[in-house]
Amino acid sequence: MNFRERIYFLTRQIPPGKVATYGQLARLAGKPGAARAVGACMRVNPDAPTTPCHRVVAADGSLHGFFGKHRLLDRKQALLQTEGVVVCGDRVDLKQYLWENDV
DNA sequence: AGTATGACACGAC
DNA sequence: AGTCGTGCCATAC
Repeated sequence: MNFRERIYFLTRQIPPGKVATYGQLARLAGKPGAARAVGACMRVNPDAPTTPCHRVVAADGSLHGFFGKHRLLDRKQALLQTEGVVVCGDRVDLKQYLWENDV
C-alpha cells in the first residue's frame, strides 16, 4: 500500500461534519512531515467523491487548493456546511470540526 | 537517477 | 496576530 493509498484511505475515514489537516493525515500515514505529500496525493485524487478532499484542510483550518483555480470552493464549501462544517470564508473551526480520529 | 514542482507545516520577525 | 522564509516528503518529467 503506497502512501497515496493510505492517504486516500485515511481521508475516506474522515466522518462527515469533520475535517482533517494534511499534517494529520500525513501523521496517520506514518509520515508526520509528509503534509505536502498528502496534498500531492489529493492533487492526483482519482476518486474525488470517494476521497473527500474537501474535508482536508490546512493546519490553520484554511481550505487549500481545490478552490484555487477551479474556484468551485463555493460548491465544496456548501457541501461541507451541509455536512455540518461551518466554513468561515475560506476557513473552518478546527477546534470544532477537527477530526480527532478517536475511532 | 536527478532535478523541479507542489492542495503544507513550523519557526521567527 | 499576521506575514515571510525554510524544511520535509512524494510525484512527475
